[in-house]
Amino acid sequence: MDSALKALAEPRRRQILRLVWSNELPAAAIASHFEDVTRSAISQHVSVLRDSRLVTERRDGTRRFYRANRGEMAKLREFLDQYWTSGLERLRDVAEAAEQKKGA
Amino acid sequence: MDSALKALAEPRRRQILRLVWSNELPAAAIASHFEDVTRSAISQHVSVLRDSRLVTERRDGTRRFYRANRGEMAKLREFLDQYWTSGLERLRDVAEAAEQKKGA
DNA sequence: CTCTAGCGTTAGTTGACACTTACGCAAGAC
DNA sequence: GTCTTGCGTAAGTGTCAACTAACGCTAGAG
Repeated sequence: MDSALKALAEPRRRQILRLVWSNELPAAAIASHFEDVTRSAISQHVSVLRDSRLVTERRDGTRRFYRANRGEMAKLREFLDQYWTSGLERLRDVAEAAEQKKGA
Repeated sequence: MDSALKALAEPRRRQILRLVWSNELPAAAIASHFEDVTRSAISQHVSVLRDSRLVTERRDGTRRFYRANRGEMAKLREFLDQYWTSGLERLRDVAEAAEQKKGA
């Protein structure tokens, strides 16, 4: 889950994710969309996205097709939404302890 | 907006954000919550969060209080939600062009 | 078999970044 | 004024990650 957030922090990876959001695309089609960067770099970005389960891969001969994993994206949103709203009581204790340490 | 996502990619900054999510906290209280790291490091993390507008600062004498900027977090969620679902028709054209290039 | 297309992968470089140590600076106590 | 508290900031270090260039590998055509 942590790796997914890190993967999204890179603008190019977000762009790749957009490209394969609604359409399955072969690697060459993804790479050809970026002119200022090597095919190798894109391949590595795709690998990062795949390792963090944000895209899925399908092979057909030597060709590899990629597609966004929307389910994983949904999970990520849920994680972010709940991350802040859970366990806040415990954290408030920490805050109060810090205040009391100042008083003592 | 890009900087906010990058700021969130760091686990410690997410933890800091949680600490000040529901309570305003002075810098020392935030730093004291992390034992394996220097106060200076935390201060730098807070600066990153502040630059990306994820936390707000309030000064009182020499003390500085921080609080999560929930509005900015909401913006970030909207951005992520809409990022993938907008402009997809244009991107589908790219996909079809790639397919046709293969056929031709 | 050879040759090409369509990819991933490795080696090596460069820049970003999280961190520590040391310093600076403002506000209040005395 | 000096001293202390509560901070940020500058300089330097180690590590990670994005990139290019070169290589390797598999599936199919001929």
